Amino acid sequence: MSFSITLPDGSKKDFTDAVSISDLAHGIGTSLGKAALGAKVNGQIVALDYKLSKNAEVAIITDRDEEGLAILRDTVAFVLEAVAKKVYPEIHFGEHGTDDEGFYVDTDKENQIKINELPDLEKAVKKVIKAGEKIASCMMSKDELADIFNDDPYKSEMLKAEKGDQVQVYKLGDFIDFGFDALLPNTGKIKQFKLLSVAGAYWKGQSSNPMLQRISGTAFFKKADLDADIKRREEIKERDHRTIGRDLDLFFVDPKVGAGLPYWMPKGATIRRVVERYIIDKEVADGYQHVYTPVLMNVDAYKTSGHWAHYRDDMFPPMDMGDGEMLELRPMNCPSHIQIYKHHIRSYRELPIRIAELGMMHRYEKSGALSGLQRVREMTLNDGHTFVTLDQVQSEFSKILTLILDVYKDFDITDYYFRLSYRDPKNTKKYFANDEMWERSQSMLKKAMDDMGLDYVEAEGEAAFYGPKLDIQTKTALGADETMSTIQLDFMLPERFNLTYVGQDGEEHRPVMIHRGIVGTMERFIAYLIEIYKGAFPTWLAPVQVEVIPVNLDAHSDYAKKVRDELNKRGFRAEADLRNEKLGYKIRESQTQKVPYTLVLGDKELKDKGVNVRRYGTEEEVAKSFDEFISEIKQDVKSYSREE
RNA sequence: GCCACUUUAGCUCAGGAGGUAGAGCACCGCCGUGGUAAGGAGGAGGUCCUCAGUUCAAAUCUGGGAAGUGGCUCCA
Repeated sequence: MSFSITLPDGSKKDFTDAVSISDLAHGIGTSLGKAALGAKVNGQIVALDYKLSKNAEVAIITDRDEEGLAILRDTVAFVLEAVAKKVYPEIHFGEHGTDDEGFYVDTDKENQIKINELPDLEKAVKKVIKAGEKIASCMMSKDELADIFNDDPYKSEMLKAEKGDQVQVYKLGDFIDFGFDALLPNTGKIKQFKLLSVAGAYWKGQSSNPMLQRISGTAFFKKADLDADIKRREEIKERDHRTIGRDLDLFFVDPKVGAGLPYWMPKGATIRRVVERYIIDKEVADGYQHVYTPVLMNVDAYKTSGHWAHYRDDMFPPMDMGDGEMLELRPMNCPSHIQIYKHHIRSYRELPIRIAELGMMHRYEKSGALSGLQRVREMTLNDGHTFVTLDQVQSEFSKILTLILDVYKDFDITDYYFRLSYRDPKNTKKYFANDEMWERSQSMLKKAMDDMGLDYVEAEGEAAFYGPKLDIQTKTALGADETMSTIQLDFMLPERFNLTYVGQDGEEHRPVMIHRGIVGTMERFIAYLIEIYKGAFPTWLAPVQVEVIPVNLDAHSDYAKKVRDELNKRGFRAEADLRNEKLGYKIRESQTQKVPYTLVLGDKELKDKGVNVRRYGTEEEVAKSFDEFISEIKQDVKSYSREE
């Protein structure tokens, strides 16, 4: 027997006998041998004791590789299981796994694990780590394992899902488990770990299944990395829009007056107003006609649209008006805009017709889903519907996408990706039944993206029930994926509402409807802006753009008021801090409130008719004439958030 | 909606072996008149989330409910 191993640098090593990953690594170099944690063999992750016996491409994994971290985290998860089994003999385990954040183990036992039991579990794991116990691996037959796990419903089910007849298992003392790619050979190799939380998670991720307890934690090779990660988690909290929203007095949600119903304080309202005016101007310039339509609508419209059948549980219950009329708080604006379209007979000459509105709508989101401004029960959507002929779909699509990307530049939004959201072919029940329509519209979307040369991911099961869509996905401070913008093709509603236009041939034709949102809902968008700017809004959006501070109240208040008034007269948002406090106190507050410009006015400025400017985030003081300052801030506002 | 945790002053939080509570910041007036991140001493402020139960007595113990947080599920 002879075979050769190809290493990442292209070099080859020949062997006549089977060789373990560990020996291979030692053979390459002593330090690599020590650092080796596992290997990738033809792309598959294996443990150190894996025996190579045929030609293969092998890359040794060390703590510098992402896969190394996954091996470490899997090992901690495994040791945690072994320890938990000792502490709670009746415990069962569900799924376990690792991700960017760390690792998790799903558990099930009579009495749920409480958060205050975590420190004891952590201590017990540390003890095992210190003892440096051996983690053994071997192959076992499914039958043998089925006997071992016969009283464990979760493991039995997972075992069935394993491929092949032989399953790789790991052992620590009496404890045995499977489903790991590779583990470290000894508990002593675990360096830094921390248990973070216990939370609920449905077995196999389905809400109809029992709920298990998920213990989450994280692990690193170096203490500095763990410390940095803990610090990162704290910083994320500081960037959370709810924290900043409170500190800067932007908005609040008071459960006593209504969960999920936000109140916009003057400063938050200012930001929102600037965004609303901006987006309306932008859309009007792009050919949209802005309208106002009522938040109440006869429930029949939602029965026609199909929303009632699909989403009734997430809608507010209809109001019975007593005379047979049932009014519904609208959960979306499409049927309203359809009414606008239907109000006249439409000619092909008019198309595309673009209707837009900042439409307020209500959705009865489940209480557990509500979160600050990110998930609410009343929201205002930057909504728009364009009605086009079949021939116009692609050009309209790219026109909308161009607008979106232009808007992103103005807000300096750079961290996003495109997702083509298709229906789930296995679950067609949820979707409008018309295979040909789905095939056609999905390929139209794909072609439009390809023609524009844009990268995207394709996701089945993410479509709207009436059609496929392009979603533009961003991330919140806490790392959750969320849809910022969307373009949706809809062949269904025009059918349901019998929308028509008169063509050149004098006959009636069916238009295609495109639903689109540029910045999504005001609530979610402003939550997003708070997080990307960390509360330090660029000047054009800042609720207070200029804070004017007199050095001495008696001597300089009049001048401060005059400067403030002059700024306000020119359309800037300026405030004068005339409270009876020390200068340092006011400067501090101006900084913690993240005001872009702080002007200090004293004897010098009064004499020169000038201002002393401190830009947020700097410690420089710059003396300027009033006119110089005006042209600086004017330029600043005009540039939006663009980095130029 | 499900699992865990939490809910005390406007905010952030202490405390409470059952006898109706405290700090810092914020707020109000007083003294201080200051040049770039907190001047000083004081005052006011509470349905201890809510509804029941146990008790002479409940903010504290028990149970139901609501909301918040972290997850899970969902998100037109």
